[in-house]
Amino acid sequence: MTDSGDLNKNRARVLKALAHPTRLFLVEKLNEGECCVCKLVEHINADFSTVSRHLAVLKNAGILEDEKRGQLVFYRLRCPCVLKFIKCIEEAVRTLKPKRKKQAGKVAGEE
Amino acid sequence: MTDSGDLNKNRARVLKALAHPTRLFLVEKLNEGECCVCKLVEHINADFSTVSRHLAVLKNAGILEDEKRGQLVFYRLRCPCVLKFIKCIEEAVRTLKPKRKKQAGKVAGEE
DNA sequence: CCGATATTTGGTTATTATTGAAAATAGGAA
DNA sequence: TTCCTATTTTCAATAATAACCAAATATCGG
Repeated sequence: MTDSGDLNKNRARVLKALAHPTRLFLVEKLNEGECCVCKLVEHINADFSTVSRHLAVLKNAGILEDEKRGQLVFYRLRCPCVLKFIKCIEEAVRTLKPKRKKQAGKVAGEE
Repeated sequence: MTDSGDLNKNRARVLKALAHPTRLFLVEKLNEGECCVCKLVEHINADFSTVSRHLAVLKNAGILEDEKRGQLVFYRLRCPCVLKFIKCIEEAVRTLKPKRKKQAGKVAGEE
């Protein structure tokens, strides 16, 4: 990359944070409004700690922010643009029906 | 995830394919028009094989398609929506300035 | 202070990603 | 055919992710 290196690094950072089914689910859920971790966990078939870590990833990417009130920690989207962003993904996914010979799911180094 | 599991898996698949600086660079470049691998390699500080693999990842995700003409292989975007998609990322990145690890306190209007 | 609840963190393990070098493949040229 | 040239694939090593469980932390209520 001769130019726009940092730019793409930043882009990639945000994309990477979102590139997980559970994290997308969390973002979707939080788009409805802030929510505490225990409530989120109810909807996800995974360990409490796992959910907590996913939330941390999104927070570190700048997508979420958290606030502790009492014993609960509430997470919320830091900006509504993320939703628009997801909509874009949606369109892309719809349009990019991979014409696959075998599989289109692997990202690298497949068998 | 009780619902929308597959949907988010598909979303995540596309996001994951894009979540790499080099691959974003390739998508950007190809938005200007189709290009053969050797030309792309010139702009990227990486091994030929590395670039080829990144292109394969994007192709498997349905984002690119390729066509061999002579000894050259040309890659191109499969749909223009990807560019719009990148624009969305751009907006998100601009808005979501990631917080630092340590955030002593919130200063109003901190930018 | 003590116990209960909510959340994060550390340890461990398994899986997946990334890369350069080298080997394999494919098509054009000599 | 044999040699190039462009590209892909394999190999081997390393790094990064993701998941679970258990332990640590923090806060509330008594």
